[in-house]
Amino acid sequence: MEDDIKKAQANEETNKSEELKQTPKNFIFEEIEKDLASGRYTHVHTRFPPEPNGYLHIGHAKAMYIDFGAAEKYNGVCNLRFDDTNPVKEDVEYVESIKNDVRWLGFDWEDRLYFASDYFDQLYEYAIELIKAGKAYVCDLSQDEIREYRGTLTEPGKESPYRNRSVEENLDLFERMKNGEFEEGSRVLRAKIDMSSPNLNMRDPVIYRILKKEHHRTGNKWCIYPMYDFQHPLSDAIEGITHSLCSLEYEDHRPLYEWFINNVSVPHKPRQIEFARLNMTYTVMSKRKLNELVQNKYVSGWDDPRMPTLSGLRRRGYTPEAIKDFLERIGVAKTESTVDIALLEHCIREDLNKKAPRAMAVLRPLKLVIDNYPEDLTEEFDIEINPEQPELGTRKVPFSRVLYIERDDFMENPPKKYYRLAPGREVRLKGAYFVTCTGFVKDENTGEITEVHCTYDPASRGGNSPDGRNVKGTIHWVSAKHAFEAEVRLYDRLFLVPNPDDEKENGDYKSCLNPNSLQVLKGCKLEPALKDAEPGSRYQFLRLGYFCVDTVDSTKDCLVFNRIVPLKDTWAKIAAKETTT
RNA sequence: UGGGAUGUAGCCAAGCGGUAAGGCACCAGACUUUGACUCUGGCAUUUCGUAGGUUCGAAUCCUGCCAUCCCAGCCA
Repeated sequence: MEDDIKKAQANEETNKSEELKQTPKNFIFEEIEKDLASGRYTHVHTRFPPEPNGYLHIGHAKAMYIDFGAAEKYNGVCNLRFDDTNPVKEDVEYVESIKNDVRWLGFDWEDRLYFASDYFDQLYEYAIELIKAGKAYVCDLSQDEIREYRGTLTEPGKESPYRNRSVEENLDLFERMKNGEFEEGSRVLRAKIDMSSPNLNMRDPVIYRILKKEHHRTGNKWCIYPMYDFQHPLSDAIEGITHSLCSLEYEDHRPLYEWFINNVSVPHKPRQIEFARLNMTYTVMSKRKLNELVQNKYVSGWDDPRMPTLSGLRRRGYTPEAIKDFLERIGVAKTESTVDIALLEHCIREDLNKKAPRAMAVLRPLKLVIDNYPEDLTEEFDIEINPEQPELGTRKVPFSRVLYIERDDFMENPPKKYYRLAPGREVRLKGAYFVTCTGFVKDENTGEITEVHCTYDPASRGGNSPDGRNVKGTIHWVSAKHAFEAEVRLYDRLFLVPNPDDEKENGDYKSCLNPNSLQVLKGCKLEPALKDAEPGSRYQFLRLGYFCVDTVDSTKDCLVFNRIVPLKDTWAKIAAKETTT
């Protein structure tokens, strides 16, 4: 017996390690393995380096998945480091939201929370080292002049007249820059590399600028701040990062990254590897555009459930598990790609199908009266909480003479293949009875159907008929006198076109916004069991989709549900086909 | 007319000289007390951007061409 358990455990462990080996390989993991095999590195240490100047989106989640994932796969660790070298854009507010989002996704930086600003003293020393080596100089050219001197894509740049200042003068000037003796923009420190390099990044890049701004962490201690290209490789070196993983646009910066690593006496030499960032259909991912949507109130905020931000997806009801599954599936490569948002939707459906308790909710209510059902009778039916998890058992759902059903579930003149309720048709009320439509009431003025009448078959109690006859349609319902009302927000894709970023094809991305990306439904009728739903909890509303109690606007008295994603709808496809053909 | 990178199905993506994995989407069917889920089958063999070359053999190696993306912030 004990042996069996041990065997099973051993099996489980070998399965786990095999699983680990089998986790999808990508080119980054291959490079890491080569580095480990060659002895270039003996371990793996990565970092996730957001700038605290905005909210994280699902593209950042991909980066985290790669950074933290690589560390985990090779038994290493991953730091969370804020790249906070530009005080004019950054703020503590973002630091907190970012930490929260990283944690929510389940990534753990343990005690390794760092800030590039922690290294300002060391970085300053490194700059002095470069000056002393004759590899950096203070340049008095104006911003415009620097641009002119840089040359163009096809013409080499020319050297700054200040390029050959003496080490002593540079040291003096740089110190005085630090001491605040000069105006913002009047001087910069530049690396002395190669003004004729075909790579613009190597044409004496600026590495320090004067910014007389208070920094959210260092206050007014500094009035010069290092540039990304200088700070990043050196911060990586200071932290002992082995693999500095970043997106493709930094590919051109790699020679510069390596130049700093090789020209400064760093304690360690990290390696930069680039991968393609994530794009998705029917949304935008740039911070600038996302920010514009928020500022101009196209959405309610960074956490609007239509936003691709992590806070938006969280509020919408997405689970970290679904997001990680999505990231696992999209892979890691260097080809610029735009992933179909249908894949993300598939992932959340798959996750929630297993987890979400079922409930009945009628979004657009239509009264259904069972004429042969006793006036005052109330029955309670036991209906499964989740057929995917039978062990969870059932819930009680009250039933009475007057019900609400979905308006879509009745048609006066049904088309072919419609097998819901219609005059003379019989359907099953989920978990209750078979009912046959005997008539309906229509408002002559508006043409609106206000009420449907039917009779029920008492023998079909629970939804089975003893004579073995079957019905094709099963519809959901709620008991009118037991139901309670709630608000339901139907979210759809934010944009009408798959590629709102494509200006050539679609013009300004804002012109592609989907005017129906949010539909607010009030007076929806929900089964009583939902009354106690907690904010953030998720349900499958039978035949409709997955819904999540809103964490911001929902109150005990007026529950608000967000639609996370609708169920797949074969009928909608058939119906659409019928009308177009 | 500079440099860096990338082209495998509608969308991702394996493939690493031995004869095109997988997922999503889509189509057809089975099952179904959710038109969901699940299951079965289909979906690149004048084919791997394209034209040549090397090889017994090429998506994989070589050469040319084409297309797309990134780079001229004192942003990251």
